[in-house]
Amino acid sequence: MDRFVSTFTNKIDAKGRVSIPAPFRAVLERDGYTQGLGGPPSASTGGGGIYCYPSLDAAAIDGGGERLAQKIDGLLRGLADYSDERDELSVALYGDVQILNIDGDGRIVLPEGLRTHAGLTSFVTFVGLGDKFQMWEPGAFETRRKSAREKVQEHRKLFGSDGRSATPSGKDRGGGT
Amino acid sequence: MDRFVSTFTNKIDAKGRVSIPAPFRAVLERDGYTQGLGGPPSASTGGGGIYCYPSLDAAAIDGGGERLAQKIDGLLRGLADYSDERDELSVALYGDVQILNIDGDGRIVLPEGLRTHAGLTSFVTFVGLGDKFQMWEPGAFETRRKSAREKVQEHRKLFGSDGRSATPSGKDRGGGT
DNA sequence: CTTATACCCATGATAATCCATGCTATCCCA
DNA sequence: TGGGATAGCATGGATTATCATGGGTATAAG
Repeated sequence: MDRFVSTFTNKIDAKGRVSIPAPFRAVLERDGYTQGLGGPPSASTGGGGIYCYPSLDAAAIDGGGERLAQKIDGLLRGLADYSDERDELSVALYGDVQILNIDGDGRIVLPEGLRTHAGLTSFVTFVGLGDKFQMWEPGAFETRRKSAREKVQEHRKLFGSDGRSATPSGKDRGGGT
Repeated sequence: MDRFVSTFTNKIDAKGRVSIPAPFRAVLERDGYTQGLGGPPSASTGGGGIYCYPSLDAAAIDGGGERLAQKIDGLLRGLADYSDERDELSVALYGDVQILNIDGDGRIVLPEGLRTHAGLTSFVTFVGLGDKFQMWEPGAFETRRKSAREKVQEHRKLFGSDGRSATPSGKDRGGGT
């Protein structure tokens, strides 16, 4: 397993620290993360921290490891032709990127700027999105999750891969922790 | 035999554990599952657990192995990287997924969120659906099964009855509800 | 000198691992 | 063919390891 999956909600302590969910840390380590975590000091791959930046379209923080960084690079390369847009994106992405390192106990400290962008106060919900993960204010995320589920219902017909339609039910509760 | 078939009902113990029907476990192992179960540690395919998420249109839990995970990947492939749309769909597809690992005795622990979505209390009915399987509250599944049978009856009338029995061949252990 | 940041250790809660038991269906041998 | 042995499976309980969280201390920065 090498992708970020599932959701977890952790607490921000008095010093602004938050534990990164252990499964996410495992993914980051496979992605080349070495600093902190008591791991071997062979920081050969240059995995020197996790990349975080304010989400462009949502009140959340995007985070990820080396793979995420390379994807951003690739995305900007693809926009080489439209240099205006590229510059803007560069600023929007790189300009606000923060490299956070994980301490020996698997925690990070969220800088003020990121925290206000996501409206974080005392709890953070980590949401796995495959290549990256997002950090949400728990209440805001619950709203987002609901709309996401509705979106999927719509697209489900288009995807059409899961042809089974079982008993409709009014129940709808998330599976996150 | 490499698909999930038949139905089984098992008990949830005081700690929220439930045995996965042995035939399903066999399917999962062929699907690349390696963790737990004392299986060979050759986690080459990355089979790190079974993937579970709240069923989109039913009060049930969907579950499966690597094949199911790749199916989810397939849904997202084709959507532009870092588009808002992709993020939103990812929330529902990845964010709601829970990776449960099977212990040495073939059991999983159902997290609170999933359990409430399916209305599970003390028993779970495992229903094979080919590529994946579903986990139902036994009573709810019985209702659904009945309606499915009626549908089949109608179809048989339309098609003109042939000799084949269309009723699901299910075993049922333990008392329902 | 003061403040903020990184590092270290302690602790309670939770989840994973291990061991034991009873049941059922199967196989083997008389 | 029948009866006893046997292996597989679901279940219960106990023990051990992981993880999230809190606080203290050293180190660096301003």
